[in-house]
Amino acid sequence: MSKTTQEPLKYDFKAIEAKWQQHWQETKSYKVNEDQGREKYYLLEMFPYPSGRIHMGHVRNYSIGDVIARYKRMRGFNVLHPMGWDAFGLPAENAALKHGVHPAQWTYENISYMREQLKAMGLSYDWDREIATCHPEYYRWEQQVFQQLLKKGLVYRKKTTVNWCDDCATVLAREQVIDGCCWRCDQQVVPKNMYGWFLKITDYADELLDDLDQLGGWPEKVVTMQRNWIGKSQGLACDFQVENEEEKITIFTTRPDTIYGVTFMSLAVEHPLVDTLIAGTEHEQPVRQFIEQTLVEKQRMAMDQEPEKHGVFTGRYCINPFNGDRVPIYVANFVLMEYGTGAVMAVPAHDQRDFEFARKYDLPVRPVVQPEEKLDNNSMEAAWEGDGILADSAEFSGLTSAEAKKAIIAHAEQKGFGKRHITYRLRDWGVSRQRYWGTPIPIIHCDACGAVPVPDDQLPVVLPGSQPPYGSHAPLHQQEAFYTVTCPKCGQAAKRETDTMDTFMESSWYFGRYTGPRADAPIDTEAAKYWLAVDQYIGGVEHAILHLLYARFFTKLLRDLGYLGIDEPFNNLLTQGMVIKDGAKMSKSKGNVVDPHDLITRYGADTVRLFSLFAAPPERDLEWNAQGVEGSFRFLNRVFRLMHSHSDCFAAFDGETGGAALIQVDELSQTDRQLHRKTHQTIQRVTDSIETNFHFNTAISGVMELVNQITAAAGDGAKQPVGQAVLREALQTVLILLFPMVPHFCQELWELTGHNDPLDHHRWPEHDPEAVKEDELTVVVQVNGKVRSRLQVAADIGEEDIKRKALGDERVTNFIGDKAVKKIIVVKGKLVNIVV
RNA sequence: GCCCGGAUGGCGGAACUGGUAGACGCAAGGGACUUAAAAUCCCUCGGUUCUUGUAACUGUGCGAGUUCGAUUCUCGCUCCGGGCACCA
Repeated sequence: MSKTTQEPLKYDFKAIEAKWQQHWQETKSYKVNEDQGREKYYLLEMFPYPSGRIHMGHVRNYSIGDVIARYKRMRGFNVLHPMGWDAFGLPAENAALKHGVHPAQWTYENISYMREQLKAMGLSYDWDREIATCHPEYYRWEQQVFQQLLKKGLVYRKKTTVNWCDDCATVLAREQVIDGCCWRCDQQVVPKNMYGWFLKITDYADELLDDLDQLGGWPEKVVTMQRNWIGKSQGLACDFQVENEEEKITIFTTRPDTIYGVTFMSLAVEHPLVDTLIAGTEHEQPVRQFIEQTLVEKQRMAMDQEPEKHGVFTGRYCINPFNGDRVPIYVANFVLMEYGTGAVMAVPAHDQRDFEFARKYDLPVRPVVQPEEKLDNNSMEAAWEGDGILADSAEFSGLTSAEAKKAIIAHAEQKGFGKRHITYRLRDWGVSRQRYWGTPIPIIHCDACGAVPVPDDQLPVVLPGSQPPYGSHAPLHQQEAFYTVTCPKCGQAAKRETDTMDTFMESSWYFGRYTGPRADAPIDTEAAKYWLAVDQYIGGVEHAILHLLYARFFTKLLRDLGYLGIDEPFNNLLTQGMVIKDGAKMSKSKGNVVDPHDLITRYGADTVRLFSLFAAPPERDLEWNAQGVEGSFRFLNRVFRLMHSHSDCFAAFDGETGGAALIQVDELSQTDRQLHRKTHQTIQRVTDSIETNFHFNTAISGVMELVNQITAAAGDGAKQPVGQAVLREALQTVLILLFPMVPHFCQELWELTGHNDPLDHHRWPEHDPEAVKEDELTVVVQVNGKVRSRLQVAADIGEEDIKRKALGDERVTNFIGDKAVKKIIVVKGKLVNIVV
C-alpha cells in the first residue's frame, strides 16, 4: 500500500483549467476534417443567441453535448462538434436604443465575451468552424437561396391579414403567437393588412408529416406536436348551389357521412360571398351590423377564451346537392375564414358547435348517424360526434360511417359537385419583418418590372451602416439611401425591399453551413455529404415546433435545390429540461438567476459541469442547488487526494499498457478480486448509461461508488492490502470514465500519474465479462411474497440446493410454522418465494 | 375540452424484460481530529410500535384488479407540468 507523506496538494482548478484550455486551443485538439476512412459523428447543440453572457441553460445544454462529443471521440469516431451564434434579432435593436450602441457592435461584443465564457467551460469545439448569422458571409448565401426558391415558385408575395406586434413593430408568424401574444415580448398581437413574403411550406406539408415516421430517434412528444401542428384532415370538398344565384358555396367537411343531416349553412364573417347574398335585401343591415360587431369582438377578445356562438340569417338559401334540401344560410362568429373554405355545412346532430347554434336559433336537429343507443332529435342534449350506422340518408342508409364516407365522396365525384379533399392546419410561413437587424430580403420593386430579384453578382445586399464606422440602424423603410435604387432589369428608378427576414431563417440551415463554413456556396456539398445528417441534436423543448419544423423544411428545400442529399437533418434529438430554482424557471423578474460565471470562478468549470450532469437526467428539469455544487466539488477533491496518495503505484509501470494484462482473475486475493470486479462493473454501468439514454447522473454515481470502494480498499483504514496492478487499474479507470464530464481535471491527473497521451483519443475501456461475474450472491427468501431472510450462496448454486437451504433457514421455518408448503418459486440468483 | 408527460424519504434522484424499494449525492443528527474553527474522516438517517432485534407492522399520489410476488402491467380517479384549442 502506498502512503508517502507529502505536502498536502491542493486541487488548484484555476491553474489546471487554464493550462488545458490553452493546450487544447494551441494544438487545435478538436479541429476536424472529412476523413472517408473513419466513421463520422456529428454532434450539435442549438447555437445561442448572443444576449451578453451565458446562462445556466447554456451550461447544461453544452455540458451534455460535450460529454457526448468526448465520449464518441474516445469511441473512435471522427467527431464534428461546432459552435456559432444565432446573431440576428430584436434585443440588439433594443439595446441600441437603450444604450446608444449599434446593433452590430453590441452583437459582436457579446459574441466575443460569450466565446470566452464557453472556452472557460472547456468545451471541445472546432472553433475554426465558428459562424455568426449576422455576418454578410453567412447571410449572403441565405439571400442566394431565397432567390433560387423564388425562381422555383416556393417564395411569393401576398397581402394578408397578419399578426402584428405593436411593441416589436413587426409581423409575427403564426407559430410565434403564443396565447394571442408575442412570443418575445408578450404583447397582445393585433391583426393588420399588409404585403409580405411567404415560403410555401404547405407544399411540403405531406412530406413533413410522412417523414416524421423516420424520426425514431426523436422524443415521441415532439413528433406528436409537429403532427398536430401540421394538422392534416381528409374529407370532402362539396359545392352547395345558392338558390336564385350563379354562385356556389364550397364547403369542406371531414364528416361526409353526416351530409344528410345538414340543416343550415354557416359562413365566416369574412366570406367573400356574403356581400352578394345580402346586397339590397332587407337582411343587409342586420347582417352588416353583425359582421362589424363580430370583427370588433374578435380583435378585443383574448385568444384563450371562446366567445358565445352567435349568428344571423342572410335570408338566402342554398341546395344540398345530395337531397335537394333548401338550406338556410347563416353568418356565424365561430367559422374561421383561415381554415378550410370559410364555409361550413352545419350538422347539429353530429357537431357540438352546430348543435348549440341550432338550439339557440331553433333550427332543426336531424340525426343521420345512429350509435347503438338511438338518437332522438327531441331529447338530444348534445351532438353525437362518434361513428355509427347511417339512417335517413337515401341509398347510404345502413352503411357504417367509414363505408359511407367513401361512398358519399365517390358519389359526389361521380356527379361532379364535390371531390376528395385534404386540408392542413399548417399555413405558409410569412418571413417578412419590418426590422433593421436581420437579413435584407434581396428584392427590388420596379413599377414596370414588378418585384425583381437582386442579381447574384450583386449579393450580398448588406445591411446599411452595419460595418464600422457604424451608421444608422433605423428600420430599412426609413433609410432612403438604402432603398433608392435603379431596377436591375430596366434601369428605371426603383425601390429596394425594406423588409428583413424572420430570424428563424438563419437557424433553419446553419447545421449545414457548419460542414463547410467558408465555402463559396451556401453549402459545401461534398463536405455535407460526409457529415450530414446530424447524428445527435440537443436543445430545449421550447423549439419543438418552430425551429425544428423550419429546419426540417429547409433541409428538404436545400435537397431539392441540389445542395443536400438527405431528407431529414437530425437523426436523434435530445430535448433537455429547463434549469429551475426554487421550483420556477430562472428569470430576472423572479430574481432567482444563478450566474454560471460566478460559479466557474468559485469552483471551476469541471465542478459546474459535473453538478449539472449529476443532478438530474438530461430530459428532466434540473433543480439548481448550491449545496449540491459544493458536493460535486468535494467529490473532485476526494478523487484528487486519492490519486495523489497513490501516485507511486503508477511509477513502476509503463503508462501506456498500464500493466492490466498482469491481472489474473483466479489468482487475486479476496480484496483484489472485489476491487477488480467493481472496476469492470463500473465500466459496464457507465457505458450502458451513456449508450442507452445519456443518463450521466447514474454514470457519475457509478464512478462515485467505485471511488468509495477504492478508498475502502486502499485507504488508511483498509484491512487487507490491495495489489498495485488492481489498484492502478481502478484509479486509471476512474480518470478515463470521468474524462468526458470533467476533462481538465482528468487530463491533469492523467499526466500526474505518469501518462503523456491525451485522454481525448484514449480508447474507451471495455469491461471484462469474466471480471464482472460475482462468485457469491445474496438470495432473498420470501414467505408469501414477504422478505423473511437473506442467504449468502455461491453464484452457481443449483435450484434444489437453494430450496433446501431456504427451507432449512431458521427465520423461514418460524414463519412457515406448521402450515403446508403449497409452492416454491425460485428465480435464479435472485430469490426464493415459499407459498404456504 | 382534446393530446402528451409526470407523481418514489426532509431534498435532487436510483431500481435491467414484474423479483431485496430508496443506489449515488445533498441536508440533518452524533462522534473523531483541533486550543478553536474550517477542512477531513467515521457512524446514523422512510414511518410507526415494542420485547432494541439478522424484530414486527407499514410504506413508491388515491382506489380497485391481475399475479406466488406490482414503483413496474390493466382499469378508474386526484393533483402537477407541457402542447393544441371554435380546425368543420
